[in-house]
Amino acid sequence: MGLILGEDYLRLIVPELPELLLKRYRLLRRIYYAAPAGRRSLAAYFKLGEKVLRRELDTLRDQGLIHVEQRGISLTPAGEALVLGITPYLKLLLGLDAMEKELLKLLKVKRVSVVPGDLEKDEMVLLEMGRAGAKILRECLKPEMVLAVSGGRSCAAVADMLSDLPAPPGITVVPARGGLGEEVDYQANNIAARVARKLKASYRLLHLPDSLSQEALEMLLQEEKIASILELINSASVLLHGIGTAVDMARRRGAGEEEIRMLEAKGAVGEVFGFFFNGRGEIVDYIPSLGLYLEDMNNRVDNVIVIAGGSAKAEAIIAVVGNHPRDHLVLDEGAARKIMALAGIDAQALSV
Amino acid sequence: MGLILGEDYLRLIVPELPELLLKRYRLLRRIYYAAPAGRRSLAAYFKLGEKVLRRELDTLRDQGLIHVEQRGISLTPAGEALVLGITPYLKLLLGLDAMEKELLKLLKVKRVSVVPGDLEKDEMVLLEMGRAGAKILRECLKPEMVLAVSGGRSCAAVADMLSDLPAPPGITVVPARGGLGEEVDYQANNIAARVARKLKASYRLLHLPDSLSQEALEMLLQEEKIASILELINSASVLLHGIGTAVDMARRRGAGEEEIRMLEAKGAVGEVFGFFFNGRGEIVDYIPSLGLYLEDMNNRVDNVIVIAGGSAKAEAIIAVVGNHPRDHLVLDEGAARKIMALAGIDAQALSV
DNA sequence: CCCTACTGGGACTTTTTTTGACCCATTAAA
DNA sequence: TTTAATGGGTCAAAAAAAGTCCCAGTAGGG
Repeated sequence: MGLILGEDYLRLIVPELPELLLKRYRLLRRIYYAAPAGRRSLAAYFKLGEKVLRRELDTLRDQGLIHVEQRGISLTPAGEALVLGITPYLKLLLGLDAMEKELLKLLKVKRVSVVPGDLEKDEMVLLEMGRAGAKILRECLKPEMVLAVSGGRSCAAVADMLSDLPAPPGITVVPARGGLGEEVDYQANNIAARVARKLKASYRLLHLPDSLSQEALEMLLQEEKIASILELINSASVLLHGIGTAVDMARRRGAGEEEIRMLEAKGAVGEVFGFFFNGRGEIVDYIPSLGLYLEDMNNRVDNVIVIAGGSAKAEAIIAVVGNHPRDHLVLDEGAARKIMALAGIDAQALSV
Repeated sequence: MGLILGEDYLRLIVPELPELLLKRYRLLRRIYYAAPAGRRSLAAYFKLGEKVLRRELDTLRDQGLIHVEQRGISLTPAGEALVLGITPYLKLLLGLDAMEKELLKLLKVKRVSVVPGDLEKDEMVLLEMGRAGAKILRECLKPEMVLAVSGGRSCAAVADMLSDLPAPPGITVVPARGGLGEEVDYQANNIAARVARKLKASYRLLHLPDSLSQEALEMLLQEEKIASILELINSASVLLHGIGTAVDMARRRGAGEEEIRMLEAKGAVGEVFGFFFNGRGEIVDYIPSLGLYLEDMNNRVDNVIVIAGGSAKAEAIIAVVGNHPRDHLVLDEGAARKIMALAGIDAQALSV
C-alpha cells in the first residue's frame, strides 16, 4: 500500500519517469537476450540514432549495469539481476498491476499476467512473455500429469524460456493437436518435444499429414497407436496454448479469399489450435485434425495457460479466454491496453 | 523489503531520478510554505533562470499539482497531499532511511529523523524540520507533564509547525532557561508561549535580565516566584532544544575575541541553552543564568527532542547528542551527511 | 481615488546541448 | 588474409534550452 502510494506520488512529480525507465529497461532487456550485442545493431533495433543510444549506454555503463567490450555489450551481474528482478516493480510503476486486476474482473479468468512492453514494437517482449508463461507453467506441474501444448511463436517462447531444472516426475508432454502445418519451429510437436526436454520429462508426438479429410481422420482413429496418443492428449490436465487471429491463421493455412470471407461471415475472430471462435467464444469453424476434444475440455483440464501478445490479438483474446475460471492468461502490455480500450476502460498510464 | 529493492533498481536504472525528484519537490515545498508565490520570487529564491523555472512550473501544472493564477502560484489539494505525504518515500529514495539507521548506531540515541534537503541551501528545510519535530513532540506529550523548550530558530520552527489541535490536558510549557538574550522571536520564553498556545496548554515564563553575575543569580534564587518556576522547569519530563555552534553562539552573545579564543582553547564546539560542550560531550563553559540543572538532567527528563540543521552544526550535534538513549534527534540531510562524513561512513547517495 | 510594483504570459535572440554523419584502429570471424 | 563487424572519437548541423525583454492585468499602499 505504501509502495503504491509512493508510485503514485512518483509518477505525479516525475511524469517523465516511465519513459526514462522503459527506455533503459528495454535496452537492458535487449542486451540481455541478444548479448553480446553491438552498438550499431542495438541502434538499428531500436531505430535510434547512434549518438542517442551511445549516451544511454554510457549512463548504463556508469551505473555498472552493462559491460562494454570489443566483442560487444553484455550485462554485468548487477544488470542481469535488474532485468530479471525489476519486472514486478515495473508493472507497478506502469500501472500494469492495476490493469491485471481490471482484466481479471473483465475476463473472469484465474490469473492475468501483463508483460511490460508491446510485442509489435519490440520482439523481446515475446521472450518476456515466454518467461512469464514458463513461470506459471512450472507452478501448474504436478507428478504424473499430462501437459498438452499447442504450436505458435508464443508457445515456442515458453519452451525457450523454460529453465532446464527438472520438473516433477512422470510428466508427459503431448501436442494439443496434430498436423496443423506451420513452420517447423512453431509446430506443436516440435514445441512439445522442446518443452519435454527442458522439463526432463517424456513426450509423445502426434504426427499427422496436413489437411486430411474427415474420412481419412476417422480411419486414422482406428489405428492403435494414434488412438492411444489421442487418449493421452485427452487426459491432459494442463494445457498451454497461444491464440491466433482468425483471418491471419486461415491465411497462414493457405485458405483462399473465399474461405476467409466465409470465416468472417461466421464472425470468427480468434483461433486456438485449429478451432475458430467468434466474439462470444463459440466455435464457428475448425480445421479437421485430431487432438483435444475441445467441447468437453472444460471438465477435464485443470489449468489452461493462454499466451498471446500484440494489440492485434486483443479481440481474439477476448473471444477465446472469456469466462474460463481455469485459465491463466499471459499477454503483453499492448494487447492488454487494447483490450481495456475495447472494453471502454480508461487506462490512464501512458504507453511508451 | 520489496520496496527498498524497487528503489535500488530505480536508482540504478534512472540515476537522474533523485535530482529530478528533488528539484520538483523543493519547488513544491517552497510553494507550499510561501503560497501564493510569484514566478519571479521563486526564480530568485532558487537562483534559477526564469525560463528554467517556468518549464518546471508548466510540468507541475500539467500534473495538476499547482494552481497558477494571477495572484500567485499555490498548491492544488493534490499538490498539498503530495508535499505532506511524500516525505517518507523521499527519504527512502534518497537513502535517508539507511542514513537514519547509521546515525542511530553512531550516536546511540532513541530516534533519528533526517529531513530531506540542506538547510543552508533552502530555508524551507527549517520548516520541514519543524514539522518533523512537532510530530515527535506530540508523541511525547502526556497529561499533566511539564515541557521545557529552549530558544533558537529550530525550536521556533517547531512552534510554528505545531498544529493547534489540543494536547493532553494539564500540560505546562516552560523555557528551559531564562534570559539568554536573543532576538525576541527566538527567545525561549517567546517560544514556550507559542508552543503553549498551539497545544492549548498553560505556560510559565522566566524573565531574567541578560548577563547577570553569579551573585545576582543567587539572590534571585531567594525569590519565591523564581524559585517556584525553577522547580517547575526542573520537573520537566520532555525537553525540546536546538543546538548552536559554540563560536557562533558566543559571538551572538556579544563575546569578545579574547573570550572566543578561551572557548576554543577549552575545545567547545556545541552550545545548548547557554552550556558549552566539547567534542566529548563534556560541559566546558556556561553562561550564568537560571533554569534546567543540566548535570542531573539525565535522571529526570524522559524525552529530549534535539533539533538542529545545516552541515556547520555537524560537530556540535555529535558533541551534544552522543550517547543519550533518551534523545530524539531531528536534523537535516546536510547535517546528517556531514556527520556521516566526519564518522568516516560513506553515504553513497548523492546530495543535490 | 490613483499609482506603483508586483504578477503571469508571450516573443525574440543567444547559448548550449543534442543529434546525425562521418572516420579510424582493432578484432573476431570467414 | 580478407572482410565485416565492433567501439571510440571528431565535427558540423539542428534542435532545444535559457536568458532577456516586454506587455497587460491586478492587488495593495498611499
